[in-house]
Amino acid sequence: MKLLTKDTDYAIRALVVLAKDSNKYLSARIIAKEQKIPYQFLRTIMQKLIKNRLVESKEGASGGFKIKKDPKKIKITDIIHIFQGNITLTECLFRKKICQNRKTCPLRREIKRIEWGLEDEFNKLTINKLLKKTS
Amino acid sequence: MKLLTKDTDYAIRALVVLAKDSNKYLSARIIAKEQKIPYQFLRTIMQKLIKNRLVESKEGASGGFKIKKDPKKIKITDIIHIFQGNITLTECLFRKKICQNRKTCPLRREIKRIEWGLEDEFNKLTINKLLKKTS
DNA sequence: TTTAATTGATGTTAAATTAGTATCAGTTAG
DNA sequence: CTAACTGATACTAATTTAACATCAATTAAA
Ligand code: FES
Ligand code: FES
Repeated sequence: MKLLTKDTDYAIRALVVLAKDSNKYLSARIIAKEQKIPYQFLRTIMQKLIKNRLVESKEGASGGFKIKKDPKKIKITDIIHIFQGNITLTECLFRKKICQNRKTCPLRREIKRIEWGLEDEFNKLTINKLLKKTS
Repeated sequence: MKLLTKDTDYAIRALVVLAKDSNKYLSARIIAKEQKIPYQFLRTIMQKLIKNRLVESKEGASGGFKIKKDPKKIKITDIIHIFQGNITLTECLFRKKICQNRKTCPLRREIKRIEWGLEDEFNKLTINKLLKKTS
């Protein structure tokens, strides 16, 4: 059971690198080299971060990426959502016969509670925290 | 992001069905029909449950499966472990340069804490609890 | 004693997701 | 000009997840 995929992982790393040097543009090539991320893979990841307005970019020579959103406000949850969608355990554990009423299903409550708790943990972890802990 | 795979899901359902009727043998065909689980898929799932001593079986006509381990003691964690392995977030978020010391890495602690918390939640959820909540 | 329903064991295939590559057009600093 | 960049998009490869198939051995019951 793996909770984070490579793209989430790489995105987190890239964001920490950018947050560390937030005043200048860093090229994908530099970030890829520093973090040993496959270059083209990182490119597509960066484009998603652009679309989600976490970073901004400058084209052309000596262009690159710069962090846009405040690292204090970038939660790991945000990144997971971009690359892996929602945190869900499983659609529904039982069929009608066993679990007639989805709305009042107590099991569903348990499941939701676990999901919510996990999301909450990831919410507490921001890029800024990672940055401070690793620098 | 999906935390439970189909086999974990189906195994949980099958175990609840068996726990509900713990005195007789239920065939894979019956369970598959009742829970709308693909028959052959369920067969291989049942074999893993047998190997892990959660259920016992009887061969031949009117044979089938019966729950073996006390449903109070079957944690969702056990089932996840059988079908999905350990709960791990990601190998390691940063390379040497950023995160020199794995043993003392504070980020690693955070990650482990989240993993442990999730595992803890799944530990609290047993087949017996599901059974009581859905019957 | 035959038969139909069952599990045991094992191998194969199909579908979906994850990971990574390739290409080309447009931009810009030097 | 040109080399170093991003934007956009399409593609391929690898891995994991989901499901299917086959056949031997067992057993209750007709
Ligand atoms: S498990 Fe689906 S509604 Fe209860
Ligand atoms: S993130 Fe790997 S040891 Fe810190």
